[in-house]
Amino acid sequence: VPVRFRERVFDLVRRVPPGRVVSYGAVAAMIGRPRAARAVGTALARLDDDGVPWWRVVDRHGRVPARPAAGAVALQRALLEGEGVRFDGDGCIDWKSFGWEGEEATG
DNA sequence: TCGGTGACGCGTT
DNA sequence: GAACGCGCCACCG
Repeated sequence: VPVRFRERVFDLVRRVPPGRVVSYGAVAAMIGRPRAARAVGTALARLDDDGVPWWRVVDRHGRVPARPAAGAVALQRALLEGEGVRFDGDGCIDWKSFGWEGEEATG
């Protein structure tokens, strides 16, 4: 069935546990569209579901992406810090410490 | 259906 | 390492 791309994105992001982050490209790859990173951003931009932790999605460098809404960047960062996510001097998040691989890897 | 847009990502310089 | 240009895909009018 033609499940909307958006729903795939939202459903996946909903599975990202607190204190963990994932990149747009990773989300796209996980839903079978490795080249649709930009579309993931579009989907989240049109997000209308309050149950989606959109703030756990960052760019490939582990940084909070710039957005039209000025205060959104600070908000996202604040939300992540509230979950225990730490940022380095460049505002980057360490993937090895906070990156989500899709499923709790055994090792 | 066609054309423009945007919360991205990669290669090149 | 940073900046610029291009491609990619789904959403919208």
